[in-house]
Amino acid sequence: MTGPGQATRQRIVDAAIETLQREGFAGTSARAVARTGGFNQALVFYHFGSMTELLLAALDETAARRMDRYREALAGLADLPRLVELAGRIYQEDLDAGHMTVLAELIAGAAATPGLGPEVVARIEPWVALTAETLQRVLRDSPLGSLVPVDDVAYAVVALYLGLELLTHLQGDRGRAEALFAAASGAASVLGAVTTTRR
Amino acid sequence: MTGPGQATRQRIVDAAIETLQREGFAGTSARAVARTGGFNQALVFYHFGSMTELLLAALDETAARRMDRYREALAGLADLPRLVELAGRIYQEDLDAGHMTVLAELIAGAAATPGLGPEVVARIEPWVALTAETLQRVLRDSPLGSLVPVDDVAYAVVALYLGLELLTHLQGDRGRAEALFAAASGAASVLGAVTTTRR
Amino acid sequence: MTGPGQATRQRIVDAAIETLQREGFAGTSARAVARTGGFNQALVFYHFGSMTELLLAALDETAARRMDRYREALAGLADLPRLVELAGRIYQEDLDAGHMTVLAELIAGAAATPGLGPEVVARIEPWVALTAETLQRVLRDSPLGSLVPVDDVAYAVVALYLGLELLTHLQGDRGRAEALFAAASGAASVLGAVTTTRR
Amino acid sequence: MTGPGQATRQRIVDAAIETLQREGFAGTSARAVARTGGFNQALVFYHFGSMTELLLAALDETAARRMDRYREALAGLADLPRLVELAGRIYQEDLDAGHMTVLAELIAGAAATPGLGPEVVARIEPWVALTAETLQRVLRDSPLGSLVPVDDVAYAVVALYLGLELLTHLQGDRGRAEALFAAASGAASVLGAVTTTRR
DNA sequence: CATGAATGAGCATTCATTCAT
DNA sequence: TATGAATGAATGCTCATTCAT
Repeated sequence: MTGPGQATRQRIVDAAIETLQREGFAGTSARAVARTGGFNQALVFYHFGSMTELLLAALDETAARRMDRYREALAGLADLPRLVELAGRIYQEDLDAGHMTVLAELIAGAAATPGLGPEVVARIEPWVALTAETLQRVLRDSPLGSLVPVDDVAYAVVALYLGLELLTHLQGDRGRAEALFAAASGAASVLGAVTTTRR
Repeated sequence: MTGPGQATRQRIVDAAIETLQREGFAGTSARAVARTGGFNQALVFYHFGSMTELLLAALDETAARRMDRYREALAGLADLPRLVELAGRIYQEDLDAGHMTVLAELIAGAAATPGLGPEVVARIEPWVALTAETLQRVLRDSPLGSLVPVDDVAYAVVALYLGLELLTHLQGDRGRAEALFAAASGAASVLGAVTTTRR
Repeated sequence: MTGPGQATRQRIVDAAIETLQREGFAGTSARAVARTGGFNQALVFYHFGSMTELLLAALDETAARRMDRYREALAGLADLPRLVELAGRIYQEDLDAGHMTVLAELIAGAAATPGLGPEVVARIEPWVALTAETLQRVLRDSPLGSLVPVDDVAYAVVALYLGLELLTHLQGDRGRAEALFAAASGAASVLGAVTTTRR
Repeated sequence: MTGPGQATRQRIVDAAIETLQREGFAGTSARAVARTGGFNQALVFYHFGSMTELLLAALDETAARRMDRYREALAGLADLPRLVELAGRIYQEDLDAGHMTVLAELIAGAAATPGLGPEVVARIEPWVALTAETLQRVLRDSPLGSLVPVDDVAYAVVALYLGLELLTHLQGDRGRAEALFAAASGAASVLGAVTTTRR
């Protein structure tokens, strides 16, 4: 489990992530990854069998890192305003770290690479679940709790996140998304006040 | 203005749209488009100069078709419930027609094709504007009107649409998005009732 | 002989010459020539049948212009020093006007274009003849006249010219060729003095 | 240093030289070279990265072969008549072996391939140097030695060689160049006699 | 465990040329 | 006399992948 082979796998995955972030999906060829990591391109196939497998491994890796961060941050939260404010903060962290770029690039490429789509979808599920779970907790005690179809909203939130990331990535300007989160923060405060008052 | 050249241009654009929908961004090579349309691949370059130009022309074409449809449908609307219900209906129409696929693929692929990003962004603006405009009209007379930052919400709506399309496309199952729209419809009814009552 | 067709032919030839000078042999495609001259590319084939024919016509045109200039300049000359000095001057004129570029490019391209070689050779002959003729005249009265195999020297002179032009073209620096002509001028003076003295 | 890769590199370079000689610069495409050598065309790019690099490698290869031959032949020479006679002999050897064709084609083609020019120029320098060096040695003891600007003459000799090769190549008839060398041989004998006498 | 070499298929783009109008 | 449209063949180059070592 932790032989030299494992270390090499890690090097390759790291190189793949870096390349995805720097060059985009189409620029992430076996050669490009090997160049980034300073190893032989055949190594990719030795360890992962195909580029598709490597890309999925890269997605798993970044997802794991982020999931940890998210879980930790969301754990103690129980009211809507803080949740929204946190969402904005993490969104920016994600952008800075290039985490979502990997996902976005894979989603993009999935349309062209047979067999990639379902795998990517499967890796999004946990995010929907985490979102749903968090919403559930936050809304539990509020009158909204019974009205809101948590699963649907969670799905929408993930989709929104994805769309925002793509647009931001494209524009090279995150001002708009930041403004949106600021506004959402405000709205959540009001909503939070209303619902809290009525508790 | 309407010589045989114009007809051929149209054939090429149509073939590009069809190919984007069927094969995705990465699968939409000049050769693939030519195969789809049954013409010589050099014709693409004769008429459009480069693949990038053709892809943008395809985007313009589908956008024009959809924009007309949307404008018409949105024109007479003035209350939130019907707006949301309409949004769901059009979303499904879009999926059926593959319209949004073209945009989604281009947005996704833009990360890899230099120079494509800004052009695609520019072509999204009108949708944000249309959304903002519609929201403005619908919310004008409601107490929500003054609270909601219309531009931000419009941007979010477009991002959400985009994200949903990508996910739906990826899953090959639109059930989840449909459920979401149904739920939104319900929520909008409630909200509409509330706001209308207070008017 | 001087209808509108003739004028168009001239436009095409001029555009071909300009393109050869600016873009080199490989850059002188029918499209490139048409772009330079602002006419339709099919016109080339209408008037010349093939690119090869156009290139030869261009060579004929520049050759004619230069031949006139050379003849005039050489006409009154009868001694070696002035001849060499003049050769240097004309060499620079040729470079400035880009005349030799056309020949050099065609010689270069001839290796690749079937059928072009012999045609180009035929168009070099007059230069060898002109050179031989001039040498003959200049050396007539000198003791060198009977020793020098005029035709061979003429051939060598043309070859030297060609080689120098190619090298100069390649280096983008004509300093070396200029130094050579200066040195030749000096040598010719000495030689001229010697031969003249003995006359 | 001498693995199978090295052998393949050599095969590719040899095929490139052969193709240059047979098809000329413009006919020497990666595909043509691969056809000549009976290997996959992608191999060219695997080993050389680009056609330009391969062409330069081919030039280096023939240059190395010829430089060795020239050095050896010129080493023992100290008088002008034998030098000229040798020059003629080697010129014919070069033609037979197609060595100079490679240089001529590259010089010719360099006008069209960006970045090739300076590299080719750099590879001509050693020939000018070798010529200058030889002239220096041969003329050292003769009264001509102090009169002749050795560097200029060396440059001219190389240019002449080049021009002759191009013309011969073009005509497919080397009679004229042979006559020239014969005449030069005679002239050199006379000149040699004169200068030797005076020593 | 790792690698250099090799390959067949693909890419966007440009070419000279033809032809109907 | 001229042109826009069209084409088949070619270009340099990159790709994921395989394989012998």
